Order: sequence, then structure tokens, then C-alpha cells
Amino acid sequence: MKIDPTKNADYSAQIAKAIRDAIISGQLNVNDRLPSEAELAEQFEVSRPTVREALKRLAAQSLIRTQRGAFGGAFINQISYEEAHSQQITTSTLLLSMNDVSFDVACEARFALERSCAPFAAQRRTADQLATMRAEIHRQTQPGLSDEGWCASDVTFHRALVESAHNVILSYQLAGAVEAMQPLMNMITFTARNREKIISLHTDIADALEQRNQQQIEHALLALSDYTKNLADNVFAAKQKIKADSDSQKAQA
Amino acid sequence: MKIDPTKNADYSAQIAKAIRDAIISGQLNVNDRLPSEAELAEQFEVSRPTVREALKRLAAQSLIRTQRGAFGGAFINQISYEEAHSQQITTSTLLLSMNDVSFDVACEARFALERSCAPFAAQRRTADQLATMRAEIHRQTQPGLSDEGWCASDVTFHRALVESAHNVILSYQLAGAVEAMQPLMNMITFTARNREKIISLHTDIADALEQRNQQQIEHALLALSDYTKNLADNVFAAKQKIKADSDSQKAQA
DNA sequence: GCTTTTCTAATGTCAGACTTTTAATTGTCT
DNA sequence: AGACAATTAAAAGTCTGACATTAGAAAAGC
Repeated sequence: MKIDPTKNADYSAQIAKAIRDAIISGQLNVNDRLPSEAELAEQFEVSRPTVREALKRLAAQSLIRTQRGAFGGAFINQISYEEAHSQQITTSTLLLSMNDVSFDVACEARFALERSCAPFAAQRRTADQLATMRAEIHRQTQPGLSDEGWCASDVTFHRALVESAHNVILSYQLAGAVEAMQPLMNMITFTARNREKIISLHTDIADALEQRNQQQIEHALLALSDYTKNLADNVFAAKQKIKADSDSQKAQA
Repeated sequence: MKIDPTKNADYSAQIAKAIRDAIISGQLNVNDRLPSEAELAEQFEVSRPTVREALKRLAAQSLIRTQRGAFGGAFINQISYEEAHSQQITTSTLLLSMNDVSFDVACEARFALERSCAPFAAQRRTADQLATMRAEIHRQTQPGLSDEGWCASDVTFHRALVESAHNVILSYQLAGAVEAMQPLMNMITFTARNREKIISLHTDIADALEQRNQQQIEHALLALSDYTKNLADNVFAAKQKIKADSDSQKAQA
């Protein structure tokens, strides 16, 4: 792990990579303590600030945590589902906002992923999760609900559906889809959407889940996906029309 | 963005968070240049090493890239699918290796996620992707294939299936499932697995894809999932037996 | 035996200097 | 004028050495 030749990369990046590889390969185990910064500096033959930069890189990925004081230091962190979750959401959000992804592609992926929960949700859903979904549907019927409130409720509804599959890995993998993509889709379609229509589709999903009918859950999700895609098409068509109108006005002037 | 009160967190973490939030909220756009380290140090009223630690945190998440020299600096990075992909795989790998996840849960999630590709794969698969899968199946029949080679081929096969859905978001989301979980599962089951059986299941998948039959793809995936679960059960049962035998030996001695 | 104090090793932070890289500018030659 | 070479300056990368802060461990006191 003392590899540190004269590559064309920063020392701090190289050192971070060396330690990261040692963690991934299992040479370093959870809760192991790394040598102190001074010792690492000596080992890698660099200064302490350089080592610190490397450690901060690892800390940013939650690979280590640091503790001050005597007998403190840097310890290998056990990545929790929660941390992995939030990392996933951040990455997904940035990926979507920075690479203009076609709405159809995102929408399709999002509902396809949610569909993968259907068989297990049908088997294992609890009364609790169903109640959460019903409660959110009820919240969505309130006329005073703001757009932000609607979006939050929508996310909670879908999260409950995912959770009802009772599979932590599935929940983790779907975090990006539900919590990053759903708000994005709401932002695009909020002008055109018909709350009643969506509430009716949500009710279909909840009903199907109550009856533990996998096919029906999948069917309802597909309907929701189709409706969302249509919404987006209308929004884009409306934008086109506005653009066309202003263009023709310019041509006349 | 100059918020930096006397919280109980490190300055470098606070500064990283402030900049990260500015990126996520869209105040800073792709390819924007951050102020130089010296300027940031002045703005945040900290020293340059502290700013550097903050920037390294952001660099670790691929949120910024840095460039040396005149007119260099830190620039907001456009996260590519490739980077998001590899981040996803790293996180998934660590999550699985650090939190002893039950095999059944992981296996179930993995195949459920792959199933979400089925409808689109059936519609859109190209001859190219089918050829890749056939080629990998052929490679898997070679008697001299090592376990590592088998595993790599297995991953390539499943990746081709995912890619055949022609949805970049789906591919990204499934990266963790296929490329992190598949090798893990191979590691556990490699002692017990019957290559011929898996090859036959792979052939079923390829056949179904060739015929563009969604149901059949999903059915074949389910069969593969069930077989893998069975394998794992056998492995664990065998381990139990060995343990029980050695225990009874100890008891006799 | 329990509490309080002191010690100490570690991270966190700072200031200032030096090195290296790199693009823009300027200068020179054909 | 255009192509090539030398200069320059801005910025990241690195180092040294110091001080501040923290928190666990050991010692002292009751």
C-alpha cells in the first residue's frame, strides 16, 4: 500500500486511491484505524497537508470518519444504507440536471424500476404501508395543497410502495429513481397535470396493493407512466406553439 | 454562499457543503469557474489549506475538476454517465461487502431490477446485443474457462441484456445491480454451481430476447433467480453441515 | 471506589514560502 | 503577415513549522 511512483496525478489523489483500494479489497476492515496523519505522511513520503487532502477525499465518500483527540484518528467507516441512499440521490439528481435527458427516457426508466417492486409489494405489503399511501392520497385531495406539498406527498406515496416490497437493496437502488426523478418530473409537468386524474391512478395502485394483485399494480403503474408521458408531450407541444407564435409575430414585424 | 457560522463541523466540510449546495441548486452551472483558492480563502475567511481540503472533497465526488496554470482553477464538472456509473458501482460494492446482506434479499433485488428491462429489451434489442450474448454463452461453454473468466463473461452477458433496453437511465441505475452484485453472487455460489444449467438458462434468455417475447424473458430471469437462490441455500447448508460435524468431533474429544 | 484533574496524542487550522504547470502575451525571424 | 520561440503571470500543488482544540487515558484526590 506504499505505492506512490512519479505518476502524472496529484499525490493526494494517488494516496486516496491507494487507501480506497485497500478498503475495497478488504485489506482494511470496518472500524480499523488508519495510521495517524503524521505517520501516513512519513510512509508516503509527503507532507501532512497532502495526506490530509487525501483523507478528505475519502471522507467525502464516507469511506472514513475522523475523530479528534488522543487515540483519535481516521477509521474505516461502515457505509450505512442511509448514507448510500443519499449519495445515490445526489448523484442521480446531478446526472439528470446536468445531462439533458429526454423526458420519455427518464419517465420510462423510473416506472420500469418501480415495477420491479410489484411482485414483492403484492406479497409483503403491510397495513401500515397501505395506510401511508391512503393518507397521502387523501392529502392530495386537499384543495389548498401547494405544488411543493403535492410533490412531497407524491414522493412519500411512491416511497411507501417501494418500502412495501420489504427489500433493503431494492429500496436503496430505487432511491435515485423515486427521490431524484419524481420531483424533476413534477417540476416539468406541474402546469399541465390534472390532480384528480393522478389521484385516481394512485387509488388504483393502492387498491391493487390492498388486493395483493401484482398484475394490477403493474398495470396501474404503466397507466401512470403513460399519463405522465402524455403530460410532458402536451407541455412540450405548448412550448412549441408559443415559440411558433412568437416567431410568426417576428416575421410579420 | 458565504454562510460559515461557528457550527460544530469542520470548516472544510462546511465550505464543501456550501459549494455543493450552490451546484445542486443551480446557482453554479456546468463549466463555471470557481474563484481561485486564495480568493475563496478570503471570502470564507479561512486559510488556503482549508479551502483546498474542501475542494478535494468536491473533487472526490467528481463535482469539480481542477486545472493548473494561468487561467486554471476549479471548474464545475459535468457528471458523465460513466462517472456516475462507476460511483454507483463502488458504493454498491462497499454497501454489500460491509453490511452482511442476506443472499436471498440481494438476489431477489438483483433479478427484480433486471426484469424491469424486459419490456424494452424485447422491443428494442439489436442484432448486435443478441450476438454479444450468444458469444458470451459460447465462451461459457469452453471447458478451460477460469472462474474469473466465467464471472466476467456473466457480467458482460447481463450488461448486454440491460443495454438492449436502450435506456441510458436504466443502464445507469442497473450498473450497481449487475456489476457489483453479480460478481458477489458468483463468489458465493462458484463451488456449487452447475455451469451447464446456467448456460441453459442463459440460452433461454437469449432465445426469448431473439423472439422479442417479454413474458418469456421475465420467466427465464425468474428461473435464473430461483436457481441462484437454491445454489446459495445448498452452499450454506453444506457450511452448516461442516460446522456441525466439527462440533460433534470436538464433543467426542 | 468514585470523581476530578492533568496529560498527551491526535486532528483542525493557520501563515508563508516555494515549485510546477499552463495559457496568454510579447518578441523575433522567415 | 504569419509562424515559431521566449517571457510572463496566475493558479494549483506542495512543503515547513507552528499553534489551537479535542477527547481519551492515566494519575491524583476525596
